[in-house]
Amino acid sequence: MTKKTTAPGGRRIEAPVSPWVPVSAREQQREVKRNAVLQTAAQMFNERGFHATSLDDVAARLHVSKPTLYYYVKSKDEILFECVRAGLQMMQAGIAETSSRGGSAIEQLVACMRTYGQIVTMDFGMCLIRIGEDPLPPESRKELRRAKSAIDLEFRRLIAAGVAEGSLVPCDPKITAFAIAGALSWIGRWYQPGGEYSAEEVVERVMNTLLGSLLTQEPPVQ
Amino acid sequence: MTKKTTAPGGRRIEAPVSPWVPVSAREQQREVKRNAVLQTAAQMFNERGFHATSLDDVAARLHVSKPTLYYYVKSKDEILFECVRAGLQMMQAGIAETSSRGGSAIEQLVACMRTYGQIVTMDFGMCLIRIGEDPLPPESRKELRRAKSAIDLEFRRLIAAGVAEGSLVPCDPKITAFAIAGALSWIGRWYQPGGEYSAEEVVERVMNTLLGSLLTQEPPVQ
DNA sequence: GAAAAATCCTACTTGTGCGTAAAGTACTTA
DNA sequence: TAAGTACTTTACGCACAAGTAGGATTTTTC
Repeated sequence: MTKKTTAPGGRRIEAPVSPWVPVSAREQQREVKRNAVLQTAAQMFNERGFHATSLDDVAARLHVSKPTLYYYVKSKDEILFECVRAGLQMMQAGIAETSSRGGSAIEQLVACMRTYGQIVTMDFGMCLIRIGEDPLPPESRKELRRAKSAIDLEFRRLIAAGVAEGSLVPCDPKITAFAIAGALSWIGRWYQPGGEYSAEEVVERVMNTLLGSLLTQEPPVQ
Repeated sequence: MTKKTTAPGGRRIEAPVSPWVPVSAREQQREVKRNAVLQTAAQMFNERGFHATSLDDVAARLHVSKPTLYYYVKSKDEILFECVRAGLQMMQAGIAETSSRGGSAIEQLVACMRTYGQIVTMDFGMCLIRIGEDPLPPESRKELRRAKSAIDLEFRRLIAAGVAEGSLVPCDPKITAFAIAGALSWIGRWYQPGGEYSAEEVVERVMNTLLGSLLTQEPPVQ
């Protein structure tokens, strides 16, 4: 209980780096291993579904035993929760960065769409789309839905701003955000690495298809 | 084994009505009950997920016991298979009817999009989108994927024809069909009866959003 | 080097849900 | 009315997967 000060809640978003009190290599290792558990589980959830994936399966792919997993996570539900949360956090981080860079509404919207599209082709983002929060207890569900809602609202805000600045044709931001999210999310349902297009290409093409009909001017080239 | 002639395969798409050889009321009742099992199961799958829905739950909602369900279906997998198949059949029937009515490519595409959108808001169609064929054995999966693929190809064909006839802006039919299916499918993930819009309204609005950017001319009014 | 903490294992309990056996009731037909 | 068929039930077997107990082994700390 002596080193708890550096990781009070059991997990750490930003590691406090200090040359005087260096984070022990052990804690780093622990975080690395915990992430490996989450990532591997996310991959298998996406391949076979949440309920069809047993923790024994996950453990086997990691070459450990099931109780080892329980040393790093509390329950199977927690694994899913953290995976979905990670996907949402990546999206929010991307959106926040876009927002901090400034620019016109349409520029920001395009950047957010790109972020959204890319993330749904990644392990945690795919979890978000394919598995969802259905199997989780009500409380966790609420939290994840709040995060989803925040992202949705940001899209609506950018769309409304785009209409206001004249770069988008007049439209209902709610429905338009809906259509954009649907088309981009769908990528995560079908995209398989190693297909005809790379993930980036698919995302760019779907984006251009959507924007082609929304923009008042020319769509951005590729 | 005497009345088998009217329902050889065990299930009947169109009942052959004949005043001379009337279908026994019992067989009709059986079909009605079987459909009730499928529909109720589909609803519960959509509400709580496939694996989270036990057949005891389904039986309880129908005010019968689980073995009664097994008198009408062979297994839980069969229930899901039939639900998804029903959704796909409704789509194919709609598309076939559109095709038989003829008209320009864009007219047919719009009609198909409407059919697609409406069906994903219904029990079996929602099953198709929300549950998918993931939990099913490989053979069933193949069959359902074939049906899905046929629908996808029909969309691509209509889009290509629309480009050829000049009613659609030049585009990659594959990606465009992908984006359309995504945006429309997404409706089935979020739509809840009793919301701000009716299912029909949501479908029309999403369709107009998509078409707004694809059409070379004005989008059709509502 | 010894105590304490961290890490991982084998072996187990427990609960849940699919699917079935066997029997009972009601309806149909001869 | 008797035999057969359709339908439904109670009670159970069985498998699988979540999660745990307790101990073995290694690593850190004093």
